[in-house]
Amino acid sequence: MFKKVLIAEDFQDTNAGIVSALSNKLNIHELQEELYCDKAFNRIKVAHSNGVPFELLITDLLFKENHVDRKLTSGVDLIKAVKTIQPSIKIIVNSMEDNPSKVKSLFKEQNIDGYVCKGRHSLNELTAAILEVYQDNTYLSPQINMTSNQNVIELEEFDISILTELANGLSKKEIAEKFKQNNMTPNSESTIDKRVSKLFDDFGAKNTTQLIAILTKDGLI
Amino acid sequence: MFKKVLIAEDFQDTNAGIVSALSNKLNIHELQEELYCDKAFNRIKVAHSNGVPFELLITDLLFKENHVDRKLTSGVDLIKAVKTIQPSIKIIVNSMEDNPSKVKSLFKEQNIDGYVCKGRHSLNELTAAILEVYQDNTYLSPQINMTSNQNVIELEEFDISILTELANGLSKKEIAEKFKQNNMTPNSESTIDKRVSKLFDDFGAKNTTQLIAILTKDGLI
DNA sequence: CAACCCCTTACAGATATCTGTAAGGGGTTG
DNA sequence: CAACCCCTTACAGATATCTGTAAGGGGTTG
Repeated sequence: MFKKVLIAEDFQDTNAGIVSALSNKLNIHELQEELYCDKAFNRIKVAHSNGVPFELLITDLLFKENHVDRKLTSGVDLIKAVKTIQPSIKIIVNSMEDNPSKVKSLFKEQNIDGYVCKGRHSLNELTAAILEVYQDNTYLSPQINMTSNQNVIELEEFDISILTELANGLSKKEIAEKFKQNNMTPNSESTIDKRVSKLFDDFGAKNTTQLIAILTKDGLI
Repeated sequence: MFKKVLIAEDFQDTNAGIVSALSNKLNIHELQEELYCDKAFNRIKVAHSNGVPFELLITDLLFKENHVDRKLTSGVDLIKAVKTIQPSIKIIVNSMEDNPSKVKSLFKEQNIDGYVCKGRHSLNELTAAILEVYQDNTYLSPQINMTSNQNVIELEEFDISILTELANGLSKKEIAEKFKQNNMTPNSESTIDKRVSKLFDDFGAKNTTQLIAILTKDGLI
């Protein structure tokens, strides 16, 4: 079993729940916890340079802001930073995110080893995930697969750019101008019109306002 | 100290964290937990009719959907149901919600005794809250007061109706017609125009799309 | 290379949005 | 009760949104 594991999770109650469950169920020699990404990163860096590296990082994705200044503000930031100094470390993400395309991108882009979706079986899943990852396998929360039919529509980067600007209150004409200034292509107002109209069909929206409401609620923008 | 306490919280890890912390810190004789609102309600009902009622309910606000059919789908539903059979029970809400006006309405409308905001000090706060509530005082998470300057703008019910319909893709003309059909007043397109323009000022939005994006992100609609 | 599809772009026309002006009604204040 | 404020409503005019048509360019297929 892993001998040295770090948990990064900003909710004290969740953090405590994970620690107590893992202490009881698995024989992990050293189980440490942090409430901040920056502190978690430092701990991994120090352990690594002292020749006693962590073998597994269990991290949340969202970390609440507070008065403390932060360099690393999210789980993804933390993962990227950790991978630069210790690429071989195993990583399990434990979060409430249940959007399949977002979770899939964690595996694809951040190269994580396991994903556990917070819910009524988190702790059982987390134990299973640790056992799988220890065997060099990956683990994906079954909750993610179940809902995977819902969000088949993948947004292209270009669509996201348009949607983000619309949510920021720019008109389509202004978006076209901005794209031209930044040498992004395509950039005609007509094309932007067409793209947005296509998204109306994809998401069943009647107009821009409803489209942005739907996508914001789904967390896609 | 309270002798009989029930925890309603759907995240297994958070649930476990609360139970282990309270077992260690407070001398509560009977500490039970439930992952579903309906089950929590049944447990309270049975205990009450058996003459061994719970004295304190600690509940989350949001409970995840899954394949199980649910009558009570939120913490507020649960609180309302519990109060009908046992109005004297003490209630502490433990949730991630940090919008001051939403939290204040829990005290005002649901008559709760304490509010703890999930975060880096949840467990310490929860312990403090239980001690306060046991003394017949109320408890409010300090995190809520700190952010209270941000959301001073209170949305009227009329504004919310308009915004909800806009997010559903209705045009202002359609909203005016719907209001007239439902005998809601005021209901002219012009008034709706004016109200929405006022909200642009209040929230710093340039158009309807941005306004809906802002309010959806804030969880106000 | 002709036929085809898909994307981009321009343009036109019908609606919708947004802002400003003005009139009137109800309530409050001096 | 006159002066005032605030809200509602109507209306007008400038823009913005949305849909549809059409032309052209690049890539693929037979």
